[in-house]
Amino acid sequence: MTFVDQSIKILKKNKYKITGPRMAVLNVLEEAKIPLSAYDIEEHVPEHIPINVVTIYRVLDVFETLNIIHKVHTKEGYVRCDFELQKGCHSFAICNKCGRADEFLQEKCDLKSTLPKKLAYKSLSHISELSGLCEQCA
Amino acid sequence: MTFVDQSIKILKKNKYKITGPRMAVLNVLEEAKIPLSAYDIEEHVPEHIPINVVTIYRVLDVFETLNIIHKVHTKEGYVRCDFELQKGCHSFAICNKCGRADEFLQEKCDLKSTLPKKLAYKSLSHISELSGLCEQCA
DNA sequence: TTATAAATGCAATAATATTTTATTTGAATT
DNA sequence: AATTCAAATAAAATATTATTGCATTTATAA
Ligand SMILES: [Mn+2]
Ligand SMILES: [Mn+2]
Ligand SMILES: [Zn+2]
Ligand SMILES: [Zn+2]
Repeated sequence: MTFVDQSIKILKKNKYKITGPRMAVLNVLEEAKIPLSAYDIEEHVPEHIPINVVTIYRVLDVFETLNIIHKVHTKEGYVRCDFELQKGCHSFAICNKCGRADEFLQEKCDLKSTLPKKLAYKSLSHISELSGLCEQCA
Repeated sequence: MTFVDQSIKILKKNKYKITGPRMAVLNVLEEAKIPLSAYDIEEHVPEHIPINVVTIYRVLDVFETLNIIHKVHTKEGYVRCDFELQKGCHSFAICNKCGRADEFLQEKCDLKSTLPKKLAYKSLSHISELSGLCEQCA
């Protein structure tokens, strides 16, 4: 099942409408090789589909909430989620040279289990992003 | 040894000059309870010490390189480092309500050791930030 | 004290993100 | 097929964060 089809399924399940802007953003992110900003996405949407950047931000918000996409904070950009399951912690390895962001799962993640208790923090979410050089760029 | 004194020592050891703007930023961050943006810092500097925000960005760059401060990506703000040693991984727990960012050390951190190898990534640095509610706000 | 690399100031601009209000539309219901 | 309305979008303004290039100043060492 493609990323777009999977995303449509999740949107419907959660009572979100399938709209032009949402489809446009999904199609752009399906193909993207590196994290894209809202403005990058605006540029990648076909010209015959006009789309407002504020709308893109709102679409991205919904997609993030549904874990269809993730924000890569190190790059201020957005990427599709490469994993269907919500098991484990979705983390990123980012190449400083070519810009790619590879998602990987952390099965046992300190941040989710032991650490919040030690810190007396009620954990809601967290981000783990590693920067370095990918195999091709190393 | 205070944060400011420690920072001066590190600056000198690395052949950076001790300047007005650098001292001003150090003094602001020494007192700050939550992550501050460059513009926040500008506002906190005493009025009789004029300081350009571009300079603040440049000062912050140097401080980050020297690990005197860290950027909290979840908040787009900067905080002083609370640990002297560069041992372990410096991570943050951030309160969504009051905004405080508590630094903690991860002694054995998956991101630094095993995972980059599995991913064929040459790891240079990484960020770990947990969001939630602190003890007071929970 | 003087020389000089380092640091800063200034002006312009870029990049990312949010708020508010008015209007449009997807899709469920009739 | 038409109706209905919450949900979604557009538009305009504004806010926030960050960078670049070039002229000038300054902290420190010699
Ligand atoms: Mn994911
Ligand atoms: Mn630290
Ligand atoms: Zn690469
Ligand atoms: Zn709190």
